Amino acid sequence: MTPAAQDRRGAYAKGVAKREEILQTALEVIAREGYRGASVKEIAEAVGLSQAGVLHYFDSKEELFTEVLRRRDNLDRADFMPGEGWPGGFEGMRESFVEVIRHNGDVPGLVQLFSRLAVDAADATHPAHAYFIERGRELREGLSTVIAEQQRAGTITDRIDAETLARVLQAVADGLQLQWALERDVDMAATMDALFAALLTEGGPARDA
Amino acid sequence: MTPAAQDRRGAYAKGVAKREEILQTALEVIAREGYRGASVKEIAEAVGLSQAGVLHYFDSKEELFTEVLRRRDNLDRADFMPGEGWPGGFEGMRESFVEVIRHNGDVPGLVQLFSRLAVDAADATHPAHAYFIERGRELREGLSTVIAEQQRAGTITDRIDAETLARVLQAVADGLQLQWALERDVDMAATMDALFAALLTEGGPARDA
DNA sequence: GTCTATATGTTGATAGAC
DNA sequence: GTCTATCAACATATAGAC
Repeated sequence: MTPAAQDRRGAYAKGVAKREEILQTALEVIAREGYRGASVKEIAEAVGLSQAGVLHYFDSKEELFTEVLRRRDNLDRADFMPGEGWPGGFEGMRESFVEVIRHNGDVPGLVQLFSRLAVDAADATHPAHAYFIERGRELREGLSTVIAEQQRAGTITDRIDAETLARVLQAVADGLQLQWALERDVDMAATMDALFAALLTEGGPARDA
Repeated sequence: MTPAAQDRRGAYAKGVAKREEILQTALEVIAREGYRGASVKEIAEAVGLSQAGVLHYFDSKEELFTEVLRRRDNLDRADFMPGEGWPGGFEGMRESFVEVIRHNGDVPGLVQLFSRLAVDAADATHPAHAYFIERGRELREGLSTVIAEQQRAGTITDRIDAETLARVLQAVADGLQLQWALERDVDMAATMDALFAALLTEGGPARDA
């Protein structure tokens, strides 16, 4: 009985496991050595393979790293954003969003990888190009839906478009990662939370404690 | 008579001019080919030198690119932020800040270079590391001074610390560049201006028209 | 002093043996 | 599926011409 072809390659049990092991090890190497030190050779040695052995599972280094990010990003979003949108209205979104950012502070390798790929993916030929566009649109759509809802309810300021504010929130999250990568004493979660607090209306029904 | 040693190398007229020419050409190549296609060889050919000829003026490719950014960044800041801080209080700062961002929309190569170096400079050994730290601190200091001033005057919201808000504004500027590099239809200046508008107090003395 | 030409070591990518 | 061998592109260093 052939296993389900869940991917072009590595559909067999051993291949899948090895592929997973490579992705996990790559992330650890990035966290330890930084993105620059994370060559395919370095990752291959850490996982106990030759350079060509690793590239058997992935078309290129860029594709490998794109896959590392995609997996972890999907896992995070599943953990912190169950279902289609955010539960609990504005406060639910605020808490989830801040929690994801707080969690990022525990995985420097992933943050560095995200920032680096976010830059490289501007090139239309980069394997992560479509992924970043799609991811951004989904994120902003989810955010602006909740924002527009709360603006109608009067809980948060309506002095800015919901779509524009959603774009701003995404920019803050990404920009804070750059600052944090440069100087680790930046408190990304607290900064984001303070911005959320400032966006609440003074006399809104769901006034913050 | 020996010319003033304004730099370790290139203190002679011809050397200074060549150095300047390389920096200018490098920027043009980046704008045309993108950061990835901008090898030293490519730049060398564009400027009419050999690869080693270019590297005579700069210790490394990273140092060359760092220098390109530093020069242009300094020029921009001189153009849009005369003197020590921003003139014209909050509205002056708002206009200058938005104007710089609008101007960035005209130099995609520089934006790409900035984003790329901002990521790479997280590594403490990168030649731009200290520069980015210093630049961020100066920017946030200038911003938070004006913000605190206007908060006391009651023109903008005091529901967030001046220092925190300054950090947020920097993050928005950097984050918007990532979004814009990915999808050029993003209006960075308009988005930033909308955020500034949302930060104004409803009944403040310097109410927006 | 400034440049050309050349050599070295590293990287990512690919072909083919087992 | 994993390996060895090989390739081209790259950054870097240096020898020597002018």
